Formats: sequence, C-alpha cells, structure tokens
Amino acid sequence: VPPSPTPRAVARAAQIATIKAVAQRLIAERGVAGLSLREVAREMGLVSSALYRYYASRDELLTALILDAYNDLGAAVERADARHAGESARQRWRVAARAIRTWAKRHPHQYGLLYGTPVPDYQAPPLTIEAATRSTRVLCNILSDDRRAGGASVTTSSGRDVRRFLMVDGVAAMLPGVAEDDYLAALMAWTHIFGFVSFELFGHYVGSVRNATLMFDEVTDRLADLLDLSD
Amino acid sequence: VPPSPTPRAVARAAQIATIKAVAQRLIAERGVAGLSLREVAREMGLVSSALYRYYASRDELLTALILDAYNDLGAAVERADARHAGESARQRWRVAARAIRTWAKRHPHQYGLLYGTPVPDYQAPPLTIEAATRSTRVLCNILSDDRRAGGASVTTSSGRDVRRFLMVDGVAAMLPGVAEDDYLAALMAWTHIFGFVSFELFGHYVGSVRNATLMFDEVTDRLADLLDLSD
DNA sequence: TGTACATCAGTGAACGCGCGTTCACTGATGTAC
DNA sequence: TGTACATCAGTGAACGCGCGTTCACTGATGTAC
Repeated sequence: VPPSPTPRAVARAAQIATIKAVAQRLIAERGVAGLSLREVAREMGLVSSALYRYYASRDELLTALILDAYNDLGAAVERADARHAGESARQRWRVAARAIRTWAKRHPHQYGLLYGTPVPDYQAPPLTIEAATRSTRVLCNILSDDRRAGGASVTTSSGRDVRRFLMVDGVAAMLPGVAEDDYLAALMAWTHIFGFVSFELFGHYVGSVRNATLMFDEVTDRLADLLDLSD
Repeated sequence: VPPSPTPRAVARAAQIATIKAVAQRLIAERGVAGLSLREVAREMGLVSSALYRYYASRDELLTALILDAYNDLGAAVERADARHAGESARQRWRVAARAIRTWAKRHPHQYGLLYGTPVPDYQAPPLTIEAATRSTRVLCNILSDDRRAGGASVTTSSGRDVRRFLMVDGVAAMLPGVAEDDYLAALMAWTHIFGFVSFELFGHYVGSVRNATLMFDEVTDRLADLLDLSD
C-alpha cells in the first residue's frame, strides 16, 4: 500500500509548484536579476519570510529553477524523439534539433538561464550537471543508434588524434558504437545547434537572416551530412 | 592648426576613461548586475551625483561599455589579421578565429556582455550595431578576398535557394565576390566560432573537452574546409 | 591685458525605493500511545 | 477514540544594506569684449 500523502504534504508540494511558477514568470519578465523572493511572496499573498519554509535562500530557489529548466528541455527533446522512434537517423536528428530550438523559443529566458551568461559566483550542484546532459544525450543516442545499425561508417578520418583535446572516456560513454574519429564532428554538431539558437535568440542574426526556421532546417541538414547520418 | 584641447576637455576625457575602466572592472568582478554608479563614484573618490556630469543614466554608461567592448574586440581581430596580410586565406582564417577566442578569454565578462544573455529591456543604439559587425567583417573579408583571388570556386551548391531564409542584399554587401551558394556556409562558420567560444566560456565543455585550445584549432580547420579556403 | 559673465565639475543632502535574511511568535496539522 | 506533544506554515517586525536619480549649491575654468 502506498502511503497516501498527508494533506500537509500535498499543500507543501502545491506551494513549491506555485513558488517556482511565479519565479519563472518573474525571470521571463525581468531577467534573472529581477527575481526577488519578496516579489514572489507578494504575488502569492504571503509574507516574505514565509518562503524560507521552502527554500533556504534565493540561490537555492534559483538552483531549483535551473534544474527544472534543464529537465524540462530534456523531457521535451526526449518526447519528440520518442514520437519518431524507428525512423531514419536523419529524420530523428531533424526532429530533435527542432525540439531544442522550439523549446528555446518558447522559454527564451529559461534558455538564457541555461545557455547564456553564467550567473556570477553561482556553482552548479552535481544534480544540475546531470540534468544538463539530458537533451544532449538524445542527440548522442541518435548518432549511436545509427552507427550501430549501419555498420559504423567512419566519416572523415583526418588521421588526427582526437585524444589530444577530448576526454575520450567521458565522450565514449555517451557515444557507444561511434568511432573515435567521429567524436569531433559530434561535438561540433551539438555546439552548432546551441550556437545557432543562442545567436538567434540573443539577436545576432538581425540583419542577415530573414527566416530562421527555414535556415535552421537547412543548417540541421548540413550537420547531418557532417555526421554522415543515414537517410 | 588643430585647436589644442582645453585643460578642462583633457580632464573630462580622463574622467570618462576612468569611469569606464572602473565600471569594466566591476562588471568583471560581479557581473553586469553588479555595476552600480554609486560604487563607481565611491572608487573614484567622487560623490555619486557627480557621475551625472558624464552619463545621464546607468543605461547610458552600459551602452558606452558595450560599444567599447565591440570596438575593442573588432580592433583586436583587425590587428591580428593585418599582421598576416598577404598570407593564405586558410592562415588568415586561423589567425582571425584565434584572435576572437583569445580576446574572449582575456575579457570573459565583456564577451558575456556582447554574446551572452541580453540585458532585459536594453535596446542597442545603431552605433552599437555597427560596431558589432567589426569582428565579423574581418571574417567576411578573408572569404571575400579568397574568392576574388582564386576564381570564385563554389563549394557545395546544394541547389537550394538561399534567398528563402537569408537577407541576401545585406549579406552580399559584406561578401563581395562570394557566390550566393556559399552564404550559408559562411554564416555557419561565424556562428560556429562564437558558439564554440560561448560554450567554452560558459562552461558547457566541462567533462568532454580536455584542451579547448587544440580543439578550437581543429574546429577552425574543419570550418575552413567547409568554406573551401585556399591553402 | 583685464574684466564680466557663462559654463561646467563636483558637493551634500534628500527622496523613495527594494532587497535578503533573522527571529520570536501563533495556530493549525500530524503522530504516538 | 482521545489525549499530549512535536512538527510545521505562516506572521510581523526588524536589521542593515544598497540603489538610481534630483536638486540647489559652490568654486573653479573658459570665453567674449
């Protein structure tokens, strides 16, 4: 028998959810610097000190928000990929990349929280670091699955030793079945996707890009070429 | 005869320089949010209201800092490229890319100011926008020069119409002599360089990259391939 | 070269505001016997 | 099922702080005649 949660526990969970929702809205409206515990409390009709029942400090709340954002993004990408399970690697790649960009455009300030300027003096706890890899892991799986299915075709083996600059052990764990020679291309592909999204969101394509959605698809395809994903 | 600057004008210029230097240091130490006029004044031994002789508001000072940062970066890249004038396009490309990364690593907080999360409600004045293109213009010139010298080799003409998603007129002005088919590769190359630097600076390569300097050179070379730069 | 007036840098006090965090407290909810 | 005690959510006041910006002012520097 699962112990039915006490009313107090239910209320507590609801309060935490509300706190985070209000905090996220504040960040969306005024940026990270605009997040204040007093304001959150005010909007909830509480006295500011009441929030300390839930978070020991502003930083702790911020950490929770960052963690949630990473997980939210990760879940969105996972869901998108799951919807296209069994399709070609190229198709899955397109879909996953789009999911990242779509989430970012829907939650621009949360995206900024994750991939923009780091908050000064803020140190991400290990739990956050793990959540951070969730979206990337989907991209890794797509490449991995394709290599294992397609007979591990090696792309441009430049003959250069990737071990000089990559932590191959860590990368290998994320990319089983992928040849070491492809690690660089993989990292470049992830970098490019997030680089594109950041450039778009932060306004650096103003004046040169007319339709970012179309361009993103085009870019995504070229990255798929680079990764030699099968069609 | 150039009108010799009055002592007052000299003093004024010096004060402005000091204000900016102190402000930059504060940003470097505590992030943008940590920039306060009162603190700047305090460090200069002035009363806070004195600063209003120089900047009408905190925002105006911030704008000046952003403008300076863009120009500082642009000048650094231009100087680096000038030092290698006449060398191969590939070599110039490597040098320019390195100059961008080096500047970013030397001035991480200023880089964040330019390419990180945008300051909420901050609107860049036109002068800033122009300064912002300075570093990119160097990259553009390298490609342009190479195409004009080498007989305009077209890379992968994918047959797709770049006009659907790019503002070709604007891009063309920056890339004389470059075929429209190459515009996408060019934009991808700029994006990648800044994407890499942001990822590195903002901590997203922790755990996968061992030596970012070596990797950056490798990445830069692959981008040069993509652009078909001559050796 | 000397005087009269305008400009400008910097002062000091004040306005009005918001913030994170602590602490002793009340009253309701939960738990153990 | 009822009572006694412990836990917990929320209160209200306070501490100590910093911020951007305005305003009337003094005294030095610059300019015009």
